[in-house]
Amino acid sequence: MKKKVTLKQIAKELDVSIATVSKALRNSKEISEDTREKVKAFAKLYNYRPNNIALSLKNRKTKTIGIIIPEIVHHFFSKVIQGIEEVANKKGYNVIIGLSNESFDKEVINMEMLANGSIDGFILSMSKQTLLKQDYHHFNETISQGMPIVMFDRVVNEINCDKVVVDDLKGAKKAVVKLIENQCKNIAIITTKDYISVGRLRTQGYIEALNEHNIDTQSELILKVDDKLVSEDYIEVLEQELKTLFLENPNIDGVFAVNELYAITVMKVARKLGKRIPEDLQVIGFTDGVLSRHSTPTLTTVCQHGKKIGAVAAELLIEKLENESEYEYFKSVVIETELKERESTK
Amino acid sequence: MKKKVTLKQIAKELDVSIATVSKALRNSKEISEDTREKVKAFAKLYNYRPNNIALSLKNRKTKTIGIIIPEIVHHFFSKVIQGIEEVANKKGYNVIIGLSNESFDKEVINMEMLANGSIDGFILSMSKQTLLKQDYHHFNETISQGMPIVMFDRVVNEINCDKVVVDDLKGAKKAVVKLIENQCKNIAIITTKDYISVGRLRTQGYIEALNEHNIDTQSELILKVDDKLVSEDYIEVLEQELKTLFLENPNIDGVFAVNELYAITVMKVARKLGKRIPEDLQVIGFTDGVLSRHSTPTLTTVCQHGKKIGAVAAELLIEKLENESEYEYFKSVVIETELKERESTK
DNA sequence: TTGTATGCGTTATCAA
DNA sequence: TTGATAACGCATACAA
Repeated sequence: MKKKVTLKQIAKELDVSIATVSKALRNSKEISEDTREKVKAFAKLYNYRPNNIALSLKNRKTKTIGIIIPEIVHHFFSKVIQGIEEVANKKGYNVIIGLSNESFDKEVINMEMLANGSIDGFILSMSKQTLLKQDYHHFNETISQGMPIVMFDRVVNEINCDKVVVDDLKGAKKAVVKLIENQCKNIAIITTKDYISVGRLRTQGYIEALNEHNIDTQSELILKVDDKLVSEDYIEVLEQELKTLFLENPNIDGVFAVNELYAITVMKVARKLGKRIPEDLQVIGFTDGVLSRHSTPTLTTVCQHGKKIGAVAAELLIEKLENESEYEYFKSVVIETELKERESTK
Repeated sequence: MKKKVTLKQIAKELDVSIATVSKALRNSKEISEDTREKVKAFAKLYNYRPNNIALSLKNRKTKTIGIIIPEIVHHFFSKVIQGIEEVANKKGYNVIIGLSNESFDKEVINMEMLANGSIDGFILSMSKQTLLKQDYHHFNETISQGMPIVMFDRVVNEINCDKVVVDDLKGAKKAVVKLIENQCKNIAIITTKDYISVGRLRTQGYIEALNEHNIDTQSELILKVDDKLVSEDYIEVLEQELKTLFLENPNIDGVFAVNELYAITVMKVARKLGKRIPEDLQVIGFTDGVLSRHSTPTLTTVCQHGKKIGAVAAELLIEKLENESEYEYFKSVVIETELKERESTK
């Protein structure tokens, strides 16, 4: 077992000083051609690589980005990570990941763990619990310690940092307008309870779309699902609610669902009730996951471009890290959605 | 902006030495009750936290695990990460992630980046390209430098390290036996080309299951898909191949697919050809992803327990890290699969 | 051209 | 009970 070699060892072997070795390896003109070659040959032979930790301590930079997300087994978030990682790696950064599991406490703990020198900055999306609690002290403290944060998707005005968001409102509107144009007369929305900002925005987009087309909103067509439930029978509860919705409102001919799973479930329930898709019922979901592309029928969705979101977030963060500007300013970048038409709409 | 406070600053403020502060904060009996309280109060006020990087340099331990996987937008891998993260976090470790994108070069670069002090050990699954090239020097070098590796899923005998694998062969066998018991007479398999070990093992399981039930294998029922294709029309090519398979072998009444996507596609193509599932055709897939649970009909699968794999891998690695034993020994843990019956089988 | 000394933040050893 | 010093691995200002 040959342990990693250090400058010190090389210096000792070659009977020169550590400084000489260090300079030689960095091609300093100070060092004679001769020793430079000698040192480099030796270093190569022993496969010398500078120790990242020592460099981090010296430079007070870790070249590492901390990512905190609610969960990783989720198509959108893994897409975002992919985007972050690609940009980060290209610029010589690593990514370290912490999962909050939608829990406030775990979010705080994870951030504290990483903020103590392990990383240069954060890219994160808040947990549901944090959103509910509206306690943002950990973000603000981190920022006030001089560590930049870029938030994405689930963001909140109270925090002064760069943000990358989806135009949830506009995206939802696009979807509902599409349904209207496709002659849907009674369009329902399946959404979440209001405390998640994206759910609220998407619902608002739905309402605005209807209003602008002089269609009255009917409260009975707005189904708010309680997604705090994460139990096994979560889906079954949803199915039951949807069944009731369709039975009580048989005239529904269009559904906009704020996420993929809701949309898929809508299709499943509707088909069980004998509705044909898209002939009797057209469905559009929000999110661009795997289910949409492989369901039967395939699902028309409002695509979020998670990878792009991650890439932009990484660029914003790295820019901030590498160009410490005098005065503070924060960007909010909106990533446009795209309506991806598939078989569930006409 | 209040920067992070260090021992030095606290020492200066309180007019004591750094050593005293350090000891006081660690509750050393050496320090008088009095100063101890004073220091701790001050530290609390200024929210002192030891700098991880400095600790890492001193202890020569980063308390960080490096994960290298082929891709992250993949249900199985994100499940594994979830499992790793949970165990790691519980034991005070962070995880840092590198993606190989199935590329040998990126795998090597990523490993080198992390191996220079950033982490204590690796948990990884090899890229397809590495498997193809059969070049394992980067793993062996890492190991010979004293950095432990735990490999999972895609493993190879040539490397001396702990391994966590799925019993691919047995799992495949279970699936095929199920089909046989369900009265399938002509069972096809949709698999990958041989260079991916899991594909080979699963195919072998299929063959053994048939043999043990005195059923002759028919080479025309073994479809080997070239999954090096990652282009857009990948699925379309597959659909075409499957269509041909079914048309040329109309008697096929059971299909075992080595992954979820193949299985879903089989169902789609079969239904287009007028076959009813599970009446005319029964389908079983390998992998426990989201598609299986939400497809119509839902798909019976051989469940891999990705999270468990990750958890076990993390435990093995941490055990190795914390109990440096004199002599080397390597464990290979097999995680049992489970046949999850859903609607695609009788 | 080479080497010495210092510092990054921490802990540990030993001396006071 | 407290403090000075060295060490972890590296880079660099400055001295030789």
